[in-house]
Amino acid sequence: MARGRKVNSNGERSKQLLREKAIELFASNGYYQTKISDIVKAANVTQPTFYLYFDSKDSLFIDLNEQFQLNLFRLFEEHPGQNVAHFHQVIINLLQYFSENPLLTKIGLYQSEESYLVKERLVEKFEHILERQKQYFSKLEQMDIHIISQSLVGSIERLTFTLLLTNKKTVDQLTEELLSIYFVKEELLTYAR
Amino acid sequence: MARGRKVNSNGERSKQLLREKAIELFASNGYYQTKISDIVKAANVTQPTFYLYFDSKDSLFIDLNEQFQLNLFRLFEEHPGQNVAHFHQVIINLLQYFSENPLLTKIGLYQSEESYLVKERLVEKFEHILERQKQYFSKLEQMDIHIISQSLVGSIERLTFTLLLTNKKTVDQLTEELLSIYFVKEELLTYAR
Amino acid sequence: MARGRKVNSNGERSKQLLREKAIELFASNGYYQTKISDIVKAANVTQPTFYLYFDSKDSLFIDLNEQFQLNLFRLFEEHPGQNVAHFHQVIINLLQYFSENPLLTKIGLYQSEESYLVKERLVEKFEHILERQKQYFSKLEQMDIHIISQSLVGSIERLTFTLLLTNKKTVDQLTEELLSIYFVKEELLTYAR
Amino acid sequence: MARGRKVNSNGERSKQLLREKAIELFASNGYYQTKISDIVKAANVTQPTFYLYFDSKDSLFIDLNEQFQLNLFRLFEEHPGQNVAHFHQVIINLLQYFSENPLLTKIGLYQSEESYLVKERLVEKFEHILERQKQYFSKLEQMDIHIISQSLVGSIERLTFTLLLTNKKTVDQLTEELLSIYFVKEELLTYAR
DNA sequence: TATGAATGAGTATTCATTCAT
DNA sequence: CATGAATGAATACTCATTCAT
Repeated sequence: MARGRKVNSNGERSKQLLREKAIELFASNGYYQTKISDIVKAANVTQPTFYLYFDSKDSLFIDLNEQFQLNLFRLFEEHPGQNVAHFHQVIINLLQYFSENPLLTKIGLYQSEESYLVKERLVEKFEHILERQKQYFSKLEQMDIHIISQSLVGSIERLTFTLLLTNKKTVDQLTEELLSIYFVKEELLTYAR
Repeated sequence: MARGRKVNSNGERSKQLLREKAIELFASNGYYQTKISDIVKAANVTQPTFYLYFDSKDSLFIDLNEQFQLNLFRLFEEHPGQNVAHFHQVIINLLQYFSENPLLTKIGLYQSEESYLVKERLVEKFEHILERQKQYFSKLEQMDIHIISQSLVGSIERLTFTLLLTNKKTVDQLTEELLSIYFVKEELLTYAR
Repeated sequence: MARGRKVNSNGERSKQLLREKAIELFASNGYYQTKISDIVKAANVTQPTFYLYFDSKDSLFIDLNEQFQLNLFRLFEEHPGQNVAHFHQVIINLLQYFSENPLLTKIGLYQSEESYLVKERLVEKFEHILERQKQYFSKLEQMDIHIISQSLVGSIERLTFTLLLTNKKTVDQLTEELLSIYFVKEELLTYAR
Repeated sequence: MARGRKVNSNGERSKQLLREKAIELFASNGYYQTKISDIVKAANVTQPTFYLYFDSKDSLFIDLNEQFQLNLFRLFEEHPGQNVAHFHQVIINLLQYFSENPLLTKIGLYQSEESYLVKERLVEKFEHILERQKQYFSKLEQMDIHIISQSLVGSIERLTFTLLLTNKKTVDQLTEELLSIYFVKEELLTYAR
């Protein structure tokens, strides 16, 4: 009945491990079907250890989501040049981010109950971008920018989960396709440079 | 409350009521956060009454999903003319169906764990349709039909939840927008008649 | 939703049918694993019908046991001649009774929680008989009649369930064996006539 | 009562306590009338604690039965000398075992639904023993060994429950009686030395 | 830092029994 | 005589969380 600190144990490592295992399990099984007992089993520690580093199951989940959102929306802040290239670049950055954080993306964009807020914010971001670029695309003028943005977010979400995170398509391939769906290609080519 | 039969009680009515309340609760709170106790409270009966009509919480949920899917895929069987109008009509029928069954749609297309299978099947349906109509659209020839279908399903899902089920847009408005996003409008108008 | 009396239905018949099905089910599955719902299903009536004829599950079970016991102990009252033949005859009657009422025997001698009382009474009966016949058997004189009676009842119970009710042996065969176990055969033969 | 670990608590002790209380309750009330809530109340712990140590009510019951059977049939393996003394010794060992484990015996030989299997195996064991000892007893030659074994097991069961476990007779007394019932005493005495 | 041990509060499900028709 | 419909009271089992060491 040995108790107390494991030899070779290390707080940060345990916390990180728990976090990783939690991400894996939340991503593949969802919030409700992931038990604390599953997480600690995967991390090879006991349940009280979990509470040493996280306040609760819920707070950990919220943490993960915040991390996902923070990094996600940072992508929209970094580009000063507000032209067509911006839009192109944003898509690439987005897909790149999803591709590099597949599990967190699954959680933050799909499993979480507040993922719908994330997507609402994404829609707003795209609205701003499209609004500014209206001038370049005859197509946009005739259409409701809000609807286009919503549709675009739907497309991105779906392509991400079915083709990007499954490694069936690359970031570049999907970006290309998205642009050709949402914009007349020739125009795009013209202005994108 | 005394035991036994209620005055004026009727089995079919009780079952229907339970079903409706279950749909409402599953749609707004999700599977795991909807308790049998919530459902029966909403229907003003006791827990054993639930089991009089349904085998389990799970089997009821599965039932609802099957009903949703059955009616959904029936929409794809009814149109003999395989031209552009078909595509147009399918989108209208789909949105119409979602619009008429908002809660079941939320369950079957979003809450359910097998909603991803439904969407996969939708993608396949669209692939078939687009494949047949390839000839009419120069745009289609250059693009991957699978990706377009995926994107389309993503768009439909998102527009449905954010604009259709919230009554912000009509079926016709969204159909129009979807067509103009996924097809060059002029071509469409030409061939659609 | 037809309700009320079935055509061709008959109270006595329903009651008898319920009783029979209950006996079958109690005998094979035991009291706790036999549900009222099982009984009525087997009898092809509804649950309230059960309560039309019996007060409760428990009271029916008690009834069955009382019937079993009544007929059982009647077997001990009918024989005026108090000699060795009496003993022989009692065994035969007992086994005969068990053999003719296999299901009720299973219930009353095995499933019931008060079966131990039945067996206690059987032991007493045998004690009386053996007490009176002590004189004829040298073997008996040296032994504790109570223990012999207990042992005899144990033997009878076991042989009944494993060999009589399974039709592997006849009443006569088992009687013969029991007598030869519990009495020296030659003596028996001598006095039994 | 506060949550978490009790002062001075010890897992093995709790488990053992639950086991003991379960044995007591199963033995006196039977499987179906023993509720988990009864067991934990008797052990002064809460329900989740029960599941900390046992998988389910059923699995605990099965465990107890297996323990009973394991120790029981071990009694038959230990005697190399295959003569009359063996038989004598087996009876003594058996009764000794029952006498030392009265509650477990009640469960394993009476309450359990698979107790009939245990008794079947006991019958087989006795058949083997008697088969080998046939030569010594003229009585055995004329009789069906299977029936004798069945009868013997019935006798043992009954004497155990009514006289041994109630402390009315000792192991030795009952062994003596059983031998004198099932064998002609003089012969026995002759060969047993 | 970490564990062994325990629990409060649910949570789905079952069953005998009863009332209204 | 019989049924359709309903319920009170359990009952086994689960899970996030916490205390003592």
